[in-house]
Amino acid sequence: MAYWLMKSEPDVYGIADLERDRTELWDGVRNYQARNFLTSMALGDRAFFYHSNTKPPGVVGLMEIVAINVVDPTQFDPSSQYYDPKSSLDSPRWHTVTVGYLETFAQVVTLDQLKETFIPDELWVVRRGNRLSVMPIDDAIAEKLLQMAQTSRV
DNA sequence: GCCAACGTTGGC
DNA sequence: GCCAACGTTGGC
Repeated sequence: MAYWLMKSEPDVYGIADLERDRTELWDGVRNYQARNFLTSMALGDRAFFYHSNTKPPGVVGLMEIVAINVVDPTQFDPSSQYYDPKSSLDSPRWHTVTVGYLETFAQVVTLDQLKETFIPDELWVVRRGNRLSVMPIDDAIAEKLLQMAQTSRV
C-alpha cells in the first residue's frame, strides 16, 4: 500500500465535500507528471487530502483509492473548463482515480508545521514554488505525518 | 491582490 | 530545438 498527497482548493472541493459524498472522481488534473502519478496508483492506496489556496494551507484528512485507471470524462465535455480538444475517445489522454473518504483530522497539519518537520526532498509540498497537485509520499514520511495528525488533537 | 515559480505554447 | 511570451498555481 502506497501513500500519496493530493491537492484541492476547499472553495472548489474540500474534505467536507468528500465526507458528504463519500467517494468522488478526482477529475480535472491536466499536468502530465501528476497524471502519471495518478495512473500508477493501486486500489487500497492511501492519499492525504491537502487544502491549497486557503488559510492555512495544509493536510486535512485521509482518503483511500477506490477505483483506478478511470477515464476523466471532463476531457470530452466542451462545456467543461477541463475540456481537452486534443484528446479523443479512442485514446484518452487523461486518466484518474476515484477516492473514498476515510477521515478528517481533528486539526489541520499546516504547511508551516510541515516545513518545520520535513525537508523538501522528503515532502515535495514544502518545495519552494511547488505546483504539482499529486505526489507520492514515502512510507516513513507518511507514518510521521499520520502521527502529527494524531498528536495535533487538543 | 501581488507575484514568484514553473509548465505550455508557438514562432523561428 | 531554442526560448520568449503567456497562463496558471498557490503562498503570502
